[in-house]
Amino acid sequence: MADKGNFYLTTAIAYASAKPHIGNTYEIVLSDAMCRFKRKQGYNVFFQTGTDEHGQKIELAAEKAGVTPKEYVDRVVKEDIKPIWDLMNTSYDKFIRTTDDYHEKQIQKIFKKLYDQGDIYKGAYEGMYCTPCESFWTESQLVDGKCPDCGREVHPAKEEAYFFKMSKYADRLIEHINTHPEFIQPVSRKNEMMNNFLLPGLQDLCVSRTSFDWGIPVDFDDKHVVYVWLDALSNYITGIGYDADGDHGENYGKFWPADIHVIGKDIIRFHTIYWPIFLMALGEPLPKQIFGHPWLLQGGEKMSKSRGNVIYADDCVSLFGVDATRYFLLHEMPFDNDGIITWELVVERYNSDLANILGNLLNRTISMSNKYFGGVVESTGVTEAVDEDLKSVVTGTRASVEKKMDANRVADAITDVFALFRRCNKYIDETEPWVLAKDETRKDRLKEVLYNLTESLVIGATLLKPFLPETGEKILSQLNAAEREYDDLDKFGLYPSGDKVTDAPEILFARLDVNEIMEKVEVIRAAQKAAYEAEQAASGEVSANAADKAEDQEAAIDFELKPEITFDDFEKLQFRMGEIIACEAVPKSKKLLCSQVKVGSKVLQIVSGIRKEYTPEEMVGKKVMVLVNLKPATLAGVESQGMLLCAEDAEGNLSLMTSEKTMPSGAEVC
RNA sequence: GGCGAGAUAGCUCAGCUGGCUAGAGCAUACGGUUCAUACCCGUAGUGUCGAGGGUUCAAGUCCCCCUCUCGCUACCA
Repeated sequence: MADKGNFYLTTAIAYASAKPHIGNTYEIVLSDAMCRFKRKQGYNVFFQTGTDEHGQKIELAAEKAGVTPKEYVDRVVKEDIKPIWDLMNTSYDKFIRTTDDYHEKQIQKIFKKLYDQGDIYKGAYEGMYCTPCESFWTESQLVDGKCPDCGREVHPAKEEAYFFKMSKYADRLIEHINTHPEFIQPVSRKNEMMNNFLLPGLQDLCVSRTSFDWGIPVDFDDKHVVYVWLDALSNYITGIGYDADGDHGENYGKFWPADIHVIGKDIIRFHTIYWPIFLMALGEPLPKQIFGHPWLLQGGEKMSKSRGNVIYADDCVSLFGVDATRYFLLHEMPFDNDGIITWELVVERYNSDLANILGNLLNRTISMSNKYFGGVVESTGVTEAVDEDLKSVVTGTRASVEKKMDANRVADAITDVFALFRRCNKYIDETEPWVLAKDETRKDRLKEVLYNLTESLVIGATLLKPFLPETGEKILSQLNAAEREYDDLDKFGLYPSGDKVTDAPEILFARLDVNEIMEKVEVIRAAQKAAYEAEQAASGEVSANAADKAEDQEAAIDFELKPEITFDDFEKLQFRMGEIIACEAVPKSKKLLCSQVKVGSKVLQIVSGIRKEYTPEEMVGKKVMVLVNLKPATLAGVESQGMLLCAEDAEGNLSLMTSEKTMPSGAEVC
């Protein structure tokens, strides 16, 4: 087999704060199929995955759990992440953790190097910090004096921070993207990056933090820790032996630049803008391709632990097995749109594709060989015209699969493999072996038919292996055949004539009953819900009516005090209870609702950005807390004469403030 | 509001640079078959190819406009 050269693939590193659900698991399985296929083709593959383990969220979660951050991430990696990756039978070569010492050391050196060459500079801030976003902003970045990311208040923070001069490299990056159309995949994402970030002008990026400790310290200024993206993205080079002084490990020379970074579509921006610019600054070549895959969504409703409907890979595996789970993930995910997963859908795919088309095909083929010839498979050369089409489909599958894989269309590739199996089923129908069996003079023809089927299955199983490793192996084993070399997959007739298939064929995938599965699912859901409630109770945060939202607040929200105000200052603010008597959506906006609020005898028109949480119908009748003496402003062309007060969590979810006991409209809030 | 993508059979979608009676999978109905995990194979379908204009000998495929959906982004007192 010809050596086709080196191939380096990375997944995004998983944030080590919780157990990954099935959607997170998709990425590693997708990457695994790609890598296994490349290896089969003859590439020298290096497949890297790992975990991102720093940051304030983990620091807080660890505190809540009463352990150190390192103990916390050690546990998550050991108990929640690696077991899932291994359970899914993924063949990664390297699992990097951002707490690994070589990584931390290199991050410090990288930071220093970029600082020394002037790409990173120290800035000081006296008022532009957004706590929820953990972000500093320059004056020019603020929108109406608020955080451009979340729209919330920024406030004075007398902290210094380091910044990266993004703008210095922007032109080079634009040039690179324009001259390398394959760089950002799918291409629809390219325009979004260009139009929204690159062409309007890149802002400098803050690359250090002083507000928390759980990170890699800046070694020449230890108040600071390196901010997440410089730390996390660099794993792609530190994991293969990059050294900021140029004393690289062997793998670095072999595998960098990476052939592909497989990531979720939500972090495309960081991988196609910041990461390439960091690399330019380091003087290293850019990765060849960034592939932002879509999401796998739970059908209909949002995944929520409190509802017990989060689908985890291990539950899926316990119900269907590893390969069935892999099959579903790989097959059901389109190239450019989000995919949907429901238990019913998984069962349907399982029965129709795995049990019926594939499993039954193998079983009927082996059964016939046993029944008619004691398991011996022989080629007799008694061919007929129908054989030609079978052979051309079977020997042509490698090329079509390769073409799909080259375009990262894994779902289409696996569909092509199944087209081969479908063709085999059709061939059985065309040749009617059971009819041949009744005619003693046609025994040789029957042998040839079964030989053709067996040979087709060997080729099919070999092509299936990168996607479903165990199943491919099982098929080959039942056929008593060796895995076919990649270069031979377009040749027909290599199965040694006279070899014997197993006399005890095993069912690959037993058909499932939807109702039985759904009963088991109910048990899983109940357990998940119970575990969730127990966890909530244990952490003393149980809140019966807020169960749905509570999980989003995994930790209490940290904040910093604003400058002290006097009672006189407070007196200036006039809060009252108001009753919403009418409400409608603001036409020109996606997030705004316009409410008529009765406060005493007055009616104020107030515009609020809470359409995500409340429908106009829900709003009517609510008695809420209103700031009534705010200077009127026009929003999206509609005048707003006050402000409805809400509580807001770290994700920006809002909840209106209401009074604990019923109070009349106009009641003072003081 | 800005930029972009899309609207095709009940469902999920394919249809490249315009060309014969518009396709695949699943689901449905009917038929065939019995080697096999009641499987597999075949046939049938309905589709105003989102609405309306236009270019052309010819448009799902190009142009204009409208409606709706989605993504990114901005605004969100």
